[in-house]
Amino acid sequence: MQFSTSSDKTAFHRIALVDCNNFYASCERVFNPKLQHRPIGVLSNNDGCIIARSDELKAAGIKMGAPYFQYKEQLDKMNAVVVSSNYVLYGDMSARVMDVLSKFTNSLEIYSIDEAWIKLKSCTLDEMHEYGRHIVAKTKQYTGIPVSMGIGSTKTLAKVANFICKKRKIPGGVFSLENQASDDEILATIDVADVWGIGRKLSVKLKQHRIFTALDLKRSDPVEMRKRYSVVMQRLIYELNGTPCLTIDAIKPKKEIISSRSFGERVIDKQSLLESVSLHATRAGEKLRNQNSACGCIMVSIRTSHHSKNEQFFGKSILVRLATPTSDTRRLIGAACAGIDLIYKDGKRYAKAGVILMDLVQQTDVQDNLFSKRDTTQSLHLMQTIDQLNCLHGQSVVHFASEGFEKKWRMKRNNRTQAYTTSWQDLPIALAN
DNA sequence: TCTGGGGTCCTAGGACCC
DNA sequence: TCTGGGGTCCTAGGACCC
Repeated sequence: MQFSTSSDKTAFHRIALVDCNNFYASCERVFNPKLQHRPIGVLSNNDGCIIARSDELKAAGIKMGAPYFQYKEQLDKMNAVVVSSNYVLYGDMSARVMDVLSKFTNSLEIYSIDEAWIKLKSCTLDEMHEYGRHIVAKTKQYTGIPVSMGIGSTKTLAKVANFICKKRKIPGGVFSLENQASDDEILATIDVADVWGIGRKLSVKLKQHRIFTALDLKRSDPVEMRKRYSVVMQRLIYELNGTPCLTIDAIKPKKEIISSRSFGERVIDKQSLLESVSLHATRAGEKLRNQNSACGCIMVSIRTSHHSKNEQFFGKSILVRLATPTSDTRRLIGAACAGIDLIYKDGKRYAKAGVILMDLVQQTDVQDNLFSKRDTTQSLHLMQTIDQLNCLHGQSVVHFASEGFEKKWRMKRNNRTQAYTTSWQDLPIALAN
């Protein structure tokens, strides 16, 4: 149901942002209908923060990222269901949503786990809206996930339209910004802090300069604003005025790969840090090979808690360069542990450790140099075999001893729901009467 | 007592080169 | 006494996003 061809002179293009409504909470509801009309909160790793909220929690004023312990009582009173995050489930549901969307467009950019940009082409506005509503309805029908669509001539305007769509609960789940005069009326109602790209710091500064709404920002002088802020701000202003600066891109390989976690309990000993960064190096290595890259250096970091009142914050990171770019987990672990040796300080209560793989290049582009050889064919095959085994039989069927066995530092997830879509043991059971 | 993880882009400043 | 200008690369850190 594509409405026109590129040769059609009357066709016009728009960018649509499809965004899943309360995505994590919606995933939980798909497989547990009892949650349909109950408030839901989803917690971050270690059950620390509230990172997804159903409408009821949003209405109650519970902010994204709020510490759980501060709201526990209030949530209990609301009879809310609070679950640990279940990324295996959310990742799989996301893939299903993206798969449905890809059937409706040739141009899809997956922006995050719950959002995608698509290019729409049509003759009339009405047709475009009808097509949008069709996509929204089919996505809900095929996946169970409710989505909203915002349409505009730039990514930023599509974001604004999506914001309005959700805020006003537009029937059919589609809203677009098209007509100049009415666009401005809408932009005048939007706090500049709610514009995509304007965060906490920038919104404070903008308001000091008497820019309060999206419309104020749209009408500001882009050249002047570039001088005062940055090129990012200038682009944002052009985008609000309908001049596209950001394009829809197909999947690009990541430029950095991060793996890091807070510990379930504080860690003091070096051995535990070595084990945890070994595990992070392993996870990052899997992602690295998945995009056929190799990494030139690895940053290892450790830190104590920011929130502890009695102890001074301590954080340290170090960049470890590899002699040649590698995707071999053994070399990554070696480098990560060497980093820990250099930055570990005795007597600290560590709260978090992690690695970042940087200077990523295509594995096929790696060359030997005078002092070191690139990964051997043997190494590449070994890693491939490990990845295949873990993919077939579950993560960590084959793992490295340096990750440790006891893993006291492992994170807490006390209320995790089942992996309904990815584990035979967790398949939902339907009872017939 | 308890406060997430993964990612991108930009800027400023220093070192260095010609 | 007078002491250039343009460019690149790297690093650290800030700000933002979801």
